[in-house]
Amino acid sequence: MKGKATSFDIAHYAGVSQSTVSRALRNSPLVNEETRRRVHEVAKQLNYKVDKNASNLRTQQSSTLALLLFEDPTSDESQINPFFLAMLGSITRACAKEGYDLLVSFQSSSSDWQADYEDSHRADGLILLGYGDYLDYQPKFKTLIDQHTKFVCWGASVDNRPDLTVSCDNYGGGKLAAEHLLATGRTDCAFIGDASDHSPEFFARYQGFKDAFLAKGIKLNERKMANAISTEESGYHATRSLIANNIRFNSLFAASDLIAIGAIRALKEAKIKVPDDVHVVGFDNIAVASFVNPPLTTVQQDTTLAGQMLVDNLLKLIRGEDVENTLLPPRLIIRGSSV
Amino acid sequence: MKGKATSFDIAHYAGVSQSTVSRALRNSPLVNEETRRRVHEVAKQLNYKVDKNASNLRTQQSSTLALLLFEDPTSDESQINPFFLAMLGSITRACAKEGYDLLVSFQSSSSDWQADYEDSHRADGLILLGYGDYLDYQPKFKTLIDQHTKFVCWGASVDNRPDLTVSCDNYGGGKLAAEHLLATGRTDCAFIGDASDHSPEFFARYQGFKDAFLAKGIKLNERKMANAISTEESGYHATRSLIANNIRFNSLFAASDLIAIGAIRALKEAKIKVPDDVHVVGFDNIAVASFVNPPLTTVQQDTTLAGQMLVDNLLKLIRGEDVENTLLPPRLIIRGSSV
DNA sequence: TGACATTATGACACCGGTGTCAGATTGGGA
DNA sequence: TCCCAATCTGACACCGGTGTCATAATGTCA
Repeated sequence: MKGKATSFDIAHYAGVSQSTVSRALRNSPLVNEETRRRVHEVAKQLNYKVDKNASNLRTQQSSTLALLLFEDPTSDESQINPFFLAMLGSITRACAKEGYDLLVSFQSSSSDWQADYEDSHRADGLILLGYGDYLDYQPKFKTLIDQHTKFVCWGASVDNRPDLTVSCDNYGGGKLAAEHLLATGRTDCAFIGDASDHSPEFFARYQGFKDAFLAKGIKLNERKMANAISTEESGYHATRSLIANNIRFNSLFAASDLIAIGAIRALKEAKIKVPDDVHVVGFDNIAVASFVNPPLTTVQQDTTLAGQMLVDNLLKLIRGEDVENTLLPPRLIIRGSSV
Repeated sequence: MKGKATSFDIAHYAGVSQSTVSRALRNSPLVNEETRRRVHEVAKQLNYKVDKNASNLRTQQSSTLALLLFEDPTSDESQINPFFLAMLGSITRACAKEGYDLLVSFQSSSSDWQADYEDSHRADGLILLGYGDYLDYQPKFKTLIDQHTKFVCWGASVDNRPDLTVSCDNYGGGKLAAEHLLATGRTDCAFIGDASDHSPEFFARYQGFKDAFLAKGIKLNERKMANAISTEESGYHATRSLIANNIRFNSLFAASDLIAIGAIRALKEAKIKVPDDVHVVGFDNIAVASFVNPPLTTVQQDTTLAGQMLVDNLLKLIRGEDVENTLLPPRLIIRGSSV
């Protein structure tokens, strides 16, 4: 036998027609139990596998989803945000569970999307994964929707955004962080992140945080805020600049764990003790969080559930079922950085 | 226009035959410059994308590679080894650079491989990625080779292994670690990992390490070794058991960074200071390594280059070119854990 | 002007499955 | 014995491209 076996080969050896082979292999009720067994038998012997290209071409679907990862444009090539990697893991698993394959692709710039996965019938739908700043992509979204492309996004569901999203309750998560710091009596709090609406997720976290303080009659000091994107470096520099400006605080809320880790480095460098002098709370609960010194208190996003929901919602969308934006509950993980 | 445009639609609007459209879009020199432009024009207007399924079916190739990630069976579902995630990132990028798509799949058990990606024409080749213990898979490898499946493996190239591998020079890396510890005068060394040949990569690291000590006339004490798989937990417990058995040492080489991080936790817990009392060296240089306290001295594997080489070699294999096993040079990164 | 090479195009089979339809076979009831 | 439904199977068109072959149109040179 040279080359790969086709359904005609099976048909030949099983003594039936090719049509019957096709039906038998997909366990159609139309085919006799006995023939079905024989066909399966032969198929196994010849190590036959259905040619997905032929099958997809005929059925016009691919049993494949595509994951587009939008990287923080400023982040280092080699360092991918661990939070997304965790998401990738859970998405992969969720896909496998549903019998779908997953195509992965990194999108480095907003200009050259490879979103033609769906157009070219490579994938039945898209999952878009990126931190915050989706705004640049709005026009692209319009195009996707105009073309009836099926896709779901991870991240804050901004008002008027026409797409389907799955996200963590960032606002509620910010509140959790605030309430924890309030409970430990550390009310003089700094915030490192991005409180502009440029980064909707960070913004929501900040809002929830701020509101929880307000509910206790405490107004956050605007001067005790510094902008950072989600990298260790950025968190380090932002915190350093606060310290350099002689700004004092006894607690710090970082919009992401990476930022928090950078902040802790800056604090240590300035001989400010964590948690004795400053309590630190992060967001995400990436794997590293429990290894840093001191272990980082953080707001966990359930990546396993998130991946599952992204896939589930996308599949519903593909099947034409009703789907709504999904908000996942965050959970506070208390560790050594806030005693 | 209902549904997606096909090449026949383009043909209709451009006033040429479908054959010509196909040629024009692939920039065949056979088609007149003027017609080529017109066809491209119409295609763009109709937002036409070649149907990959049809194209792949006809050409019998997919411009797609599949990445099979073999997880440490004992490791936690949600925590994927960060080293592999880094590899995944670089492999994805390397694929994109070569114009290939990447299918990602996690293999949880040795029994139910989804290696039929190639059989089913979903992928032109496979990349297998896993820590060490490939031995269980040997029979599967035979099958793959018998079927002429194109694949490359990451990891130690064991003798008599018939497959193509790309790996780090683990032996050389172990030597680097040893020489560093010798240079700092810490010759009473413990090893945490797996020095059996069950885990070929760890084994090679240990061999290199041991030989470097032997070269200085120092024989490692077998009692100062503990087995561990590549997780923080495992490293922690292995180290704890050494300490509990009252085994003393002034330096420690861990077969991976995760193990090293767990080891440091165990040491700290026993009030043993790193690096004052014990110097610690890890292996991999995962992203976390620089964040832990103290920052971890480690042997770096160049994941960017590794990903590129895996993809390059696989593509060569697919094109039928000559390829040889590739060994990548490791690099010592000195940080605070060994002063 | 005729012979022939060059260039550009269309017709058509083909990749390997899936879905539809028609036909063969069997069994049961009248 | 005849009719009809139920069950099973095969023939065939089709999905949307790609590659081959034939042919038309144009140009070149003797």
